[in-house]
Amino acid sequence: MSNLELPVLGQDEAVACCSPMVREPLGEAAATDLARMFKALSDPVRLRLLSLIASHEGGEACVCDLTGPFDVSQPTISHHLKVLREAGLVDSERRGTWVYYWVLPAALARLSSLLEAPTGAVPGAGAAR
Amino acid sequence: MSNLELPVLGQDEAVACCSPMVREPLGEAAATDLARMFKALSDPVRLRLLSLIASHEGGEACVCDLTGPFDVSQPTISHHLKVLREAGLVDSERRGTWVYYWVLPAALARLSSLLEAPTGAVPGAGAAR
DNA sequence: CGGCTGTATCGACATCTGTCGATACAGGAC
DNA sequence: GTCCTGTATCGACAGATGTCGATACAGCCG
Repeated sequence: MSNLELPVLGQDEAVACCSPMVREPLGEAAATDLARMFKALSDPVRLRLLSLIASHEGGEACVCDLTGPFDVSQPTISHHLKVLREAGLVDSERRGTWVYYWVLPAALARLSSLLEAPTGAVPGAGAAR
Repeated sequence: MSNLELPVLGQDEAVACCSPMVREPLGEAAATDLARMFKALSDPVRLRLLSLIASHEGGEACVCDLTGPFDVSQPTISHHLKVLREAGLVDSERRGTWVYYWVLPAALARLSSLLEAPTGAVPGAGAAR
């Protein structure tokens, strides 16, 4: 599975935090790890769940606040929340009857900085070709 | 492609460019549109392809530069490139024998800013509860 | 205690996704 | 023109994913 030599990029740092993927090629391990997070974001319901949680009063939301706005069943919401949690994007805690979820900002920040485009170096649009 | 018609949902601007999803809930249409982009990023091969293209000399890469580093077949690479293109993350052009791909920085920037976390407002750990 | 409500898990199902080999298409070389 | 190389499309397949209803678990209330 390991391809040829990729001297660049020890995947550790790319995984770690902040080198944009537009600067140097992602390694296999880093790509696998990041793909798992992006996959968690690749569903409209999960995207809206995450947004609802993050923008909720106090930065956290009870599951009871999350089932209302969607057309899908309660087990489906629960499943999506589990996917988000296992991707490391949110965490949760039971408090008495209710379970609360909140976003882990570091995870979002990691993905955000990874996607940062080089401000000036526009390729196809500009000089290229 | 751009966005489809927005039936309901308040935030056209969320689709447009830059309001982080942690500030206000995403609408259905915005979430569907964004999920399509994140889905394109949810595969390790595509993530590495995108990274390879973006970090390549001149900001663009020939397909012939992209088939080498992977263990998958050429049709599979072609398929992944198509997915990235249809998600609006890259564009391509044929120049004689070869086909070149480059990243569309605006698309990455849109996703990046969407994921930006509010730097200070940490939820579960802080004042909540 | 028993009953009630909120949440998670289970099992099943249809659909989507990644992959391949075979093949078609585009363009340069001869 | 014919051949060759680079890329895309096609058809098929196994496995993953989103969804549901049924059910189990957790904790409050009376």
